[in-house]
Amino acid sequence: MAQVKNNYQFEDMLQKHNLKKTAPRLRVLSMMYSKNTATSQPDLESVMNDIDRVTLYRILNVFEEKGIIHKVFDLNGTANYAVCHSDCQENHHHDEHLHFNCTVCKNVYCLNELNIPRLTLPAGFEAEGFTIYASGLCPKCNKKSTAKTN
Amino acid sequence: MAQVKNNYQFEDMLQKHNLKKTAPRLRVLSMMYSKNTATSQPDLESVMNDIDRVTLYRILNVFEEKGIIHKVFDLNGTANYAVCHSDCQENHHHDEHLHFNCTVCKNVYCLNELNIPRLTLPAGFEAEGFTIYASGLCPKCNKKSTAKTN
DNA sequence: ATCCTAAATACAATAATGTTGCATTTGTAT
DNA sequence: ATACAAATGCAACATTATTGTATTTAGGAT
Repeated sequence: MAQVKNNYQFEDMLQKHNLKKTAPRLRVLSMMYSKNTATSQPDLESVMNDIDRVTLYRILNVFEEKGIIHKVFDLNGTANYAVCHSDCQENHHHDEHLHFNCTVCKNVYCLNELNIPRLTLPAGFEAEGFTIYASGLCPKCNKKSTAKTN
Repeated sequence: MAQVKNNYQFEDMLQKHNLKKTAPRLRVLSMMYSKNTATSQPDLESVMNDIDRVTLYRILNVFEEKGIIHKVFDLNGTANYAVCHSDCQENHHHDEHLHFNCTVCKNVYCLNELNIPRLTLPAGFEAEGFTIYASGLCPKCNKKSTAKTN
Protein backbone atom coordinates (compact mmCIF):
# COMPACT_ATOMS: atom_id res chain seq x y z
CA MET A 1 0.00 0.00 0.00
CA ALA A 2 2.75 2.43 0.93
CA GLN A 3 4.24 4.15 -2.06
CA VAL A 4 7.85 3.17 -2.56
CA LYS A 5 10.20 5.90 -3.68
CA ASN A 6 13.93 6.33 -3.51
CA ASN A 7 15.99 9.28 -2.44
CA TYR A 8 16.47 10.61 -5.97
CA GLN A 9 12.74 10.83 -6.41
CA PHE A 10 12.41 12.77 -3.15
CA GLU A 11 15.12 15.16 -4.34
CA ASP A 12 13.22 15.60 -7.58
CA MET A 13 10.04 16.35 -5.68
CA LEU A 14 11.75 19.08 -3.69
CA GLN A 15 13.39 20.58 -6.77
CA LYS A 16 10.11 20.56 -8.66
CA HIS A 17 8.57 22.71 -5.93
CA ASN A 18 11.55 25.05 -5.63
CA LEU A 19 12.47 23.72 -2.25
CA LYS A 20 16.06 23.22 -1.26
CA LYS A 21 17.24 19.66 -0.80
CA THR A 22 17.97 19.45 2.87
CA ALA A 23 18.50 16.45 5.09
CA PRO A 24 15.48 17.11 7.36
CA ARG A 25 13.12 17.42 4.39
CA LEU A 26 14.39 14.27 2.73
CA ARG A 27 14.04 12.34 5.96
CA VAL A 28 10.49 13.56 6.46
CA LEU A 29 9.56 12.63 2.90
CA SER A 30 11.15 9.23 3.30
CA MET A 31 9.24 8.52 6.48
CA MET A 32 5.89 9.71 5.15
CA TYR A 33 6.15 7.69 1.96
CA SER A 34 7.14 4.55 3.82
CA LYS A 35 3.87 4.44 5.73
CA ASN A 36 0.30 4.03 4.60
CA THR A 37 -1.01 6.12 7.46
CA ALA A 38 -0.93 9.81 8.16
CA THR A 39 1.87 11.38 10.19
CA SER A 40 1.75 14.10 12.84
CA GLN A 41 4.46 16.41 14.08
CA PRO A 42 4.66 14.41 17.34
CA ASP A 43 5.11 11.24 15.26
CA LEU A 44 8.01 12.78 13.41
CA GLU A 45 9.52 14.21 16.56
CA SER A 46 9.54 10.85 18.32
CA VAL A 47 11.58 9.36 15.49
CA MET A 48 13.71 12.32 14.46
CA ASN A 49 14.49 13.79 17.84
CA ASP A 50 17.65 15.44 16.55
CA ILE A 51 15.58 17.74 14.34
CA ASP A 52 14.03 20.77 15.95
CA ARG A 53 10.29 20.71 16.66
CA VAL A 54 9.76 23.99 14.86
CA THR A 55 11.63 22.77 11.81
CA LEU A 56 9.31 19.81 11.58
CA TYR A 57 6.26 22.07 11.85
CA ARG A 58 7.64 24.29 9.13
CA ILE A 59 8.48 21.38 6.87
CA LEU A 60 4.95 20.06 7.22
CA ASN A 61 3.58 23.51 6.48
CA VAL A 62 5.56 24.08 3.27
CA PHE A 63 4.83 20.57 2.08
CA GLU A 64 1.16 21.27 2.58
CA GLU A 65 1.35 24.61 0.77
CA LYS A 66 3.14 22.97 -2.13
CA GLY A 67 0.57 20.20 -2.35
CA ILE A 68 2.97 17.41 -1.45
CA ILE A 69 0.92 16.43 1.59
CA HIS A 70 -2.49 17.33 2.96
CA LYS A 71 -3.71 17.90 6.47
CA VAL A 72 -6.26 15.84 8.30
CA PHE A 73 -7.27 16.02 11.94
CA ASP A 74 -7.58 12.85 13.97
CA LEU A 75 -10.11 12.10 16.69
CA ASN A 76 -8.06 14.07 19.18
CA GLY A 77 -7.88 17.15 16.99
CA THR A 78 -4.17 16.86 16.31
CA ALA A 79 -3.05 17.63 12.79
CA ASN A 80 -1.92 14.67 10.73
CA TYR A 81 -0.47 14.82 7.26
CA ALA A 82 -0.67 12.29 4.48
CA VAL A 83 1.04 12.17 1.13
CA CYS A 84 -1.05 13.47 -1.72
CA HIS A 85 -1.98 11.96 -5.01
CA SER A 86 -0.13 12.96 -8.11
CA ASP A 87 -3.05 15.17 -9.08
CA CYS A 88 -2.64 17.55 -6.16
CA GLN A 89 -1.51 20.95 -7.22
CA GLU A 90 -0.19 23.84 -5.25
CA ASN A 91 -2.89 25.30 -3.02
CA HIS A 92 -5.50 23.23 -4.76
CA HIS A 93 -5.84 19.88 -3.12
CA HIS A 94 -7.85 16.98 -4.35
CA ASP A 95 -8.09 15.29 -1.02
CA GLU A 96 -11.76 14.52 -1.31
CA HIS A 97 -11.40 10.99 -0.19
CA LEU A 98 -12.19 9.08 2.94
CA HIS A 99 -10.12 9.43 6.08
CA PHE A 100 -10.37 6.49 8.36
CA ASN A 101 -9.36 7.00 11.97
CA CYS A 102 -8.85 3.82 13.94
CA THR A 103 -10.25 4.12 17.46
CA VAL A 104 -7.68 1.65 18.82
CA CYS A 105 -4.30 2.44 17.24
CA LYS A 106 -5.38 6.03 16.42
CA ASN A 107 -3.83 5.78 12.95
CA VAL A 108 -5.38 7.74 10.12
CA TYR A 109 -5.67 5.97 6.78
CA CYS A 110 -6.36 7.74 3.51
CA LEU A 111 -8.64 5.53 1.48
CA ASN A 112 -8.12 7.12 -1.89
CA GLU A 113 -9.70 4.36 -3.90
CA LEU A 114 -13.21 5.23 -2.71
CA ASN A 115 -14.82 7.97 -4.69
CA ILE A 116 -17.22 9.94 -2.62
CA PRO A 117 -20.66 10.94 -3.86
CA ARG A 118 -21.34 14.59 -4.58
CA LEU A 119 -23.79 16.15 -2.20
CA THR A 120 -26.20 18.98 -2.75
CA LEU A 121 -26.10 21.51 0.03
CA PRO A 122 -28.93 23.70 1.32
CA ALA A 123 -29.40 27.01 -0.47
CA GLY A 124 -26.73 29.58 0.29
CA PHE A 125 -23.97 27.14 1.16
CA GLU A 126 -21.20 26.99 -1.39
CA ALA A 127 -18.78 24.15 -0.84
CA GLU A 128 -15.20 24.21 -1.97
CA GLY A 129 -14.13 20.88 -0.58
CA PHE A 130 -15.47 17.73 0.96
CA THR A 131 -13.92 15.16 3.21
CA ILE A 132 -15.46 12.10 4.74
CA TYR A 133 -14.32 10.87 8.09
CA ALA A 134 -14.97 7.40 9.33
CA SER A 135 -13.91 5.99 12.64
CA GLY A 136 -13.77 2.42 13.76
CA LEU A 137 -11.43 -0.54 13.55
CA CYS A 138 -8.64 -0.71 11.01
CA PRO A 139 -7.67 -4.09 9.51
CA LYS A 140 -4.82 -4.63 11.96
CA CYS A 141 -6.79 -3.85 15.11
CA ASN A 142 -9.83 -5.64 13.73
CA LYS A 143 -7.78 -8.82 13.38
CA LYS A 144 -6.41 -8.50 16.89
CA SER A 145 -9.81 -8.01 18.50
CA THR A 146 -11.41 -10.96 16.71
CA ALA A 147 -8.41 -13.13 17.56
CA LYS A 148 -8.93 -12.41 21.22
CA THR A 149 -12.61 -13.29 21.28
CA ASN A 150 -12.07 -16.59 19.49
CA MET B 1 -33.08 27.34 12.43
CA ALA B 2 -31.87 27.57 16.02
CA GLN B 3 -33.88 25.43 18.37
CA VAL B 4 -35.83 27.55 20.82
CA LYS B 5 -36.08 26.24 24.34
CA ASN B 6 -36.83 27.88 27.64
CA ASN B 7 -35.09 27.53 30.96
CA TYR B 8 -37.48 24.90 32.28
CA GLN B 9 -36.64 22.68 29.35
CA PHE B 10 -32.93 23.08 30.03
CA GLU B 11 -33.50 22.14 33.66
CA ASP B 12 -35.40 19.08 32.53
CA MET B 13 -32.56 18.10 30.24
CA LEU B 14 -30.07 18.26 33.08
CA GLN B 15 -32.34 16.33 35.43
CA LYS B 16 -32.95 13.65 32.81
CA HIS B 17 -29.21 13.02 32.65
CA ASN B 18 -28.68 13.12 36.41
CA LEU B 19 -26.81 16.38 36.24
CA LYS B 20 -27.28 19.04 38.84
CA LYS B 21 -28.97 22.23 37.75
CA THR B 22 -26.26 24.82 38.05
CA ALA B 23 -26.07 28.32 36.69
CA PRO B 24 -23.02 27.68 34.47
CA ARG B 25 -24.62 24.64 32.86
CA LEU B 26 -27.89 26.39 32.21
CA ARG B 27 -26.10 29.34 30.67
CA VAL B 28 -24.06 27.06 28.41
CA LEU B 29 -27.18 25.21 27.29
CA SER B 30 -28.97 28.45 26.67
CA MET B 31 -26.16 29.79 24.54
CA MET B 32 -25.70 26.61 22.53
CA TYR B 33 -29.38 26.26 21.75
CA SER B 34 -29.69 29.89 20.70
CA LYS B 35 -27.23 29.47 17.85
CA ASN B 36 -27.33 27.34 14.75
CA THR B 37 -23.58 26.94 14.69
CA ALA B 38 -21.21 24.93 16.82
CA THR B 39 -19.58 26.40 19.91
CA SER B 40 -16.04 26.06 21.21
CA GLN B 41 -14.67 26.56 24.68
CA PRO B 42 -13.05 29.84 23.55
CA ASP B 43 -16.43 30.97 22.22
CA LEU B 44 -18.03 30.31 25.59
CA GLU B 45 -15.19 31.91 27.48
CA SER B 46 -15.39 35.13 25.50
CA VAL B 47 -19.04 35.52 26.48
CA MET B 48 -19.03 34.03 29.98
CA ASN B 49 -15.77 35.38 31.27
CA ASP B 50 -16.94 35.10 34.86
CA ILE B 51 -17.01 31.32 34.57
CA ASP B 52 -13.76 29.45 34.92
CA ARG B 53 -12.16 28.08 31.76
CA VAL B 54 -11.82 24.63 33.23
CA THR B 55 -15.45 24.58 34.28
CA LEU B 56 -16.44 25.26 30.70
CA TYR B 57 -14.24 22.43 29.45
CA ARG B 58 -15.76 20.08 31.99
CA ILE B 59 -19.28 21.13 31.16
CA LEU B 60 -18.62 20.47 27.49
CA ASN B 61 -17.16 17.09 28.34
CA VAL B 62 -20.08 15.87 30.46
CA PHE B 63 -22.57 17.16 27.94
CA GLU B 64 -20.77 15.17 25.28
CA GLU B 65 -20.67 12.03 27.43
CA LYS B 66 -24.37 12.34 28.11
CA GLY B 67 -25.17 12.79 24.44
CA ILE B 68 -26.50 16.32 24.80
CA ILE B 69 -23.91 17.70 22.40
CA HIS B 70 -21.36 16.24 20.02
CA LYS B 71 -17.85 17.25 19.16
CA VAL B 72 -16.63 18.42 15.79
CA PHE B 73 -13.27 19.88 14.87
CA ASP B 74 -13.07 22.99 12.75
CA LEU B 75 -10.47 23.80 10.08
CA ASN B 76 -8.03 24.89 12.78
CA GLY B 77 -8.39 21.68 14.73
CA THR B 78 -10.14 23.28 17.68
CA ALA B 79 -12.97 21.33 19.22
CA ASN B 80 -16.44 22.67 18.60
CA TYR B 81 -19.64 21.33 20.05
CA ALA B 82 -23.10 21.31 18.60
CA VAL B 83 -26.42 20.33 20.13
CA CYS B 84 -27.52 16.81 19.28
CA HIS B 85 -30.70 15.49 17.84
CA SER B 86 -33.26 13.91 20.08
CA ASP B 87 -32.12 10.47 18.96
CA CYS B 88 -28.66 10.80 20.46
CA GLN B 89 -28.16 8.49 23.36
CA GLU B 90 -25.49 8.35 25.98
CA ASN B 91 -22.14 7.37 24.47
CA HIS B 92 -23.84 6.47 21.24
CA HIS B 93 -24.11 9.46 19.00
CA HIS B 94 -26.00 9.67 15.79
CA ASP B 95 -24.10 12.59 14.44
CA GLU B 96 -23.68 11.18 10.98
CA HIS B 97 -24.55 14.37 9.25
CA LEU B 98 -22.69 17.02 7.36
CA HIS B 99 -20.53 19.56 9.13
CA PHE B 100 -20.00 22.70 7.14
CA ASN B 101 -17.06 24.88 8.09
CA CYS B 102 -17.11 28.37 6.62
CA THR B 103 -13.68 29.47 5.49
CA VAL B 104 -14.49 33.12 6.16
CA CYS B 105 -16.35 33.34 9.47
CA LYS B 106 -14.99 29.95 10.64
CA ASN B 107 -18.40 28.93 11.93
CA VAL B 108 -19.35 25.27 11.88
CA TYR B 109 -22.89 24.43 10.82
CA CYS B 110 -24.51 21.06 11.40
CA LEU B 111 -26.64 20.28 8.39
CA ASN B 112 -28.77 17.57 9.89
CA GLU B 113 -31.34 17.51 7.13
CA LEU B 114 -28.96 15.92 4.64
CA ASN B 115 -28.78 12.18 4.92
CA ILE B 116 -25.44 10.86 3.93
CA PRO B 117 -25.01 7.84 1.71
CA ARG B 118 -23.64 4.67 3.23
CA LEU B 119 -20.21 3.77 1.98
CA THR B 120 -18.62 0.39 1.64
CA LEU B 121 -15.11 0.30 2.99
CA PRO B 122 -12.20 -1.81 1.83
CA ALA B 123 -11.92 -5.26 3.38
CA GLY B 124 -10.80 -5.25 6.98
CA PHE B 125 -12.04 -1.79 7.86
CA GLU B 126 -15.01 -1.76 10.19
CA ALA B 127 -16.61 1.65 10.55
CA GLU B 128 -18.55 2.73 13.61
CA GLY B 129 -19.33 6.24 12.54
CA PHE B 130 -19.20 8.55 9.59
CA THR B 131 -19.03 12.30 9.32
CA ILE B 132 -18.80 14.44 6.26
CA TYR B 133 -16.96 17.70 6.36
CA ALA B 134 -17.45 20.40 3.82
CA SER B 135 -15.71 23.73 3.74
CA GLY B 136 -16.57 26.82 1.78
CA LEU B 137 -18.84 29.81 2.09
CA CYS B 138 -21.81 29.87 4.42
CA PRO B 139 -24.97 31.76 3.40
CA LYS B 140 -24.01 34.89 5.33
CA CYS B 141 -20.48 35.17 3.99
CA ASN B 142 -21.63 34.11 0.54
CA LYS B 143 -24.04 37.05 0.49
CA LYS B 144 -21.39 39.47 1.66
CA SER B 145 -18.82 38.39 -0.93
CA THR B 146 -21.27 38.58 -3.83
CA ALA B 147 -22.46 41.96 -2.59
CA LYS B 148 -18.93 43.29 -2.78
CA THR B 149 -18.26 42.09 -6.28
CA ASN B 150 -21.51 43.54 -7.63
C1' DA C 1 -35.71 24.61 57.91
C1' DT C 2 -31.18 22.46 58.80
C1' DC C 3 -27.73 19.29 57.98
C1' DC C 4 -25.05 16.13 55.20
C1' DT C 5 -22.81 14.35 51.27
C1' DA C 6 -21.70 13.89 46.65
C1' DA C 7 -21.21 16.70 42.86
C1' DA C 8 -19.73 20.91 40.75
C1' DT C 9 -16.91 24.90 40.61
C1' DA C 10 -12.66 27.80 41.20
C1' DC C 11 -7.98 28.12 41.31
C1' DA C 12 -3.24 26.64 40.51
C1' DA C 13 -0.19 24.07 38.02
C1' DT C 14 1.17 21.44 34.10
C1' DA C 15 1.04 19.35 29.41
C1' DA C 16 0.58 19.23 24.50
C1' DT C 17 0.35 21.49 20.28
C1' DG C 18 1.36 25.26 17.49
C1' DT C 19 3.44 30.03 16.28
C1' DT C 20 6.78 33.99 15.93
C1' DG C 21 11.22 36.37 15.86
C1' DC C 22 15.88 36.27 15.15
C1' DA C 23 20.67 34.62 14.87
C1' DT C 24 23.22 31.04 12.54
C1' DT C 25 23.96 27.74 9.01
C1' DT C 26 23.46 25.87 4.42
C1' DG C 27 22.05 25.11 -0.46
C1' DT C 28 22.63 26.83 -4.83
C1' DA C 29 23.14 30.20 -8.47
C1' DT C 30 26.71 33.17 -10.16
C1' DA D 1 34.97 30.76 -4.31
C1' DT D 2 31.58 33.94 -3.17
C1' DA D 3 27.18 35.88 -2.07
C1' DC D 4 22.56 35.75 -1.10
C1' DA D 5 18.28 33.77 -0.19
C1' DA D 6 16.42 30.04 2.11
C1' DA D 7 16.35 26.80 5.86
C1' DT D 8 17.45 25.48 10.42
C1' DG D 9 18.05 25.97 15.47
C1' DC D 10 16.98 28.18 19.54
C1' DA D 11 14.28 30.98 22.68
C1' DA D 12 10.14 32.79 23.85
C1' DC D 13 5.37 32.84 23.70
C1' DA D 14 0.30 31.58 22.58
C1' DT D 15 -3.50 28.58 22.62
C1' DT D 16 -5.98 24.63 23.81
C1' DA D 17 -6.60 21.06 27.03
C1' DT D 18 -5.84 18.24 31.38
C1' DT D 19 -5.10 17.11 36.34
C1' DG D 20 -5.23 17.84 41.32
C1' DT D 21 -7.24 19.88 45.17
C1' DA D 22 -9.66 23.08 48.14
C1' DT D 23 -14.04 25.32 48.38
C1' DT D 24 -18.78 25.85 47.34
C1' DT D 25 -23.31 24.27 46.17
C1' DA D 26 -27.41 21.40 44.88
C1' DG D 27 -30.54 18.35 46.49
C1' DG D 28 -31.92 14.58 49.41
C1' DA D 29 -32.42 13.02 54.34
C1' DT D 30 -33.62 14.30 58.80
